[in-house]
Amino acid sequence: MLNMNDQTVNNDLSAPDELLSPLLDYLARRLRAEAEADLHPFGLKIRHVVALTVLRDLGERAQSQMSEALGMDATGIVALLNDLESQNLIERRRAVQDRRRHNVVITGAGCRRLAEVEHTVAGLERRMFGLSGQETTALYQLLQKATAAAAGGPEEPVAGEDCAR
Amino acid sequence: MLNMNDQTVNNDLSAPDELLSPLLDYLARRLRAEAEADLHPFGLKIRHVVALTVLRDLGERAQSQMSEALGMDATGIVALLNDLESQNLIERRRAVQDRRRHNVVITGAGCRRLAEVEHTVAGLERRMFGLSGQETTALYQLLQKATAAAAGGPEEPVAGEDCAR
DNA sequence: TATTGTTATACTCTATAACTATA
DNA sequence: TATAGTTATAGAGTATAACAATA
Repeated sequence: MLNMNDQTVNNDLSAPDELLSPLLDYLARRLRAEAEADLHPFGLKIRHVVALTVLRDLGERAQSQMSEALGMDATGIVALLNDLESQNLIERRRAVQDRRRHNVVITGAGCRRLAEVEHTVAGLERRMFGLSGQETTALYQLLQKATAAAAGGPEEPVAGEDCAR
Repeated sequence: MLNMNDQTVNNDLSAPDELLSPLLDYLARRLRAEAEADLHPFGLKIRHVVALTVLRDLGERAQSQMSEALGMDATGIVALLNDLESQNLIERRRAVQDRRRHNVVITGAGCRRLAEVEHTVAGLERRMFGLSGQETTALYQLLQKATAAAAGGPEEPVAGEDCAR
């Protein structure tokens, strides 16, 4: 039972010198600062991009579900969605099954804006991180696995008016 | 000339679907929130860990250099170092060559505290990200390469009273 | 005059608590 | 009574501007 999972065992006696957190914290901070200039013409910030990405990839979601998916407090979601809705990038719809709920969907304009922004951000990442295509792919896959684990398992996408891609 | 660097060429016509920024933003936000509880007994936050790590790995640094290395405004460094100095984890020393400058070094107590914290953070990362040892190593190396590039080339370490490791 | 570090201040991001409406 | 969303408010985190000491 003890050695079931040998692959994941770290040696706890020596100081771990492969700590991800400092690097993640640094990169995210730098990213937010750098992206601000690039994203300003779009009237968006990184976390708006995160929210739009979730809505495109996962489909229609209640605000409470978005709060969970984004790892943000529900109250922060309100302001975030207000920003996006004022630009018609998302829509809030009263759920008929439960009229307390607002279901949130990305609009066609939101899909288009997101695609534009993604090109901008991809360019920024290339400039900033200087990774090859292979390295970027490898890093993406590892980060996505970590994200899925941190979010407590993968979310299943829901059919919606998908962005034509 | 156009295809010199084929490995790094992305197809700019299709929407890039391997964007790192949303994942980095999400993971860093979750990390800060989760680490708060674990690090509270140490009186530290993630960015303190980042600062201590830089001081241990890079050695003595002026505050202006720390500002650059951490990607933070110089004014933020002051408060950050005040926190650490009040716990005797770092020291500020007037530089004799240029008495305007404060050189910052990590203390023995800082080294010990950092080692303890690193174990705590490593445990948090294992719980949260659920990656194997190999994946963690791979992710670490990619993040470090990206960090070095974002910081504008690797910094050369400076000899100092190194933490006995 | 320019630079290092500091203080005071404001702005942004996120979290806590109280309120509305539905269930 | 409990839940989804909202508002108001406070608390971190970070940046901007003005100041002191030194170059």
